[in-house]
Amino acid sequence: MALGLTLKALADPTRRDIIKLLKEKDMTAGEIADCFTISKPSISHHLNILKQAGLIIDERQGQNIYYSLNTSVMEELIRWLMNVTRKEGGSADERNPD
Amino acid sequence: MALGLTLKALADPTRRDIIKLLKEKDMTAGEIADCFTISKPSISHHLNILKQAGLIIDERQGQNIYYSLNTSVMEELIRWLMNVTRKEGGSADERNPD
DNA sequence: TGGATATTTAGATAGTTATCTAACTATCTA
DNA sequence: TAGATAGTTAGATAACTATCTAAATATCCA
Repeated sequence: MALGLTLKALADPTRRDIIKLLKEKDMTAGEIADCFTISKPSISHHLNILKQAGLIIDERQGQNIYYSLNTSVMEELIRWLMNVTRKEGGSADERNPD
Repeated sequence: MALGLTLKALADPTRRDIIKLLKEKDMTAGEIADCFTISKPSISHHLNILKQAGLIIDERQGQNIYYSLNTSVMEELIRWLMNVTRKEGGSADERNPD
């Protein structure tokens, strides 16, 4: 999964707020939209970007589409950050995973 | 330090490449620019964004300006990500640091 | 002081993105 | 099947961003 997509997705404050909501519980697109003042289509746009980045998963249940967090992509980002942050001295395997 | 600035700064591939270079060793603006095909002013622009985000530190030494990594901001981002990633069950202190 | 080197700042431009309204698609239910 | 509800897609626009060239600033050295 491309790191750039993940970071771009997380760079927007509305999308980070959506992620914070989904950390608490899965929600439908409409429930998510109700938490914001911007329009439903704008929220749909943000959900799509989060989905493309692999940060969330969607699943239709009847009329509703439920969104939930997919933390594995964030874990990947954490690994990248830890690698950049880490001081010298690791094994060859630990270096340059990117 | 604002999470948004950090994430926006990291969302650009050129800036991530600069960070990877600086992980290896401190470099001058010119040395950094020599590693890319884009113009020096563009690199200067990227360095400024990284600096504003607190991801790098600059220090003039004579004619040169040396840039170095500041990992503390990245550690802050790691903490945010780990919090979002973490499943329920932590102490009240661990929840919602944002 | 004047020229050379290193870097940034200014101003312009092309491409990207967040937002909106209007229209469309999908699903349920009576 | 028709109407209602949930959500997305289309198209337009304003704001933002990455890039460039040209000009300005800062420092060193002869």
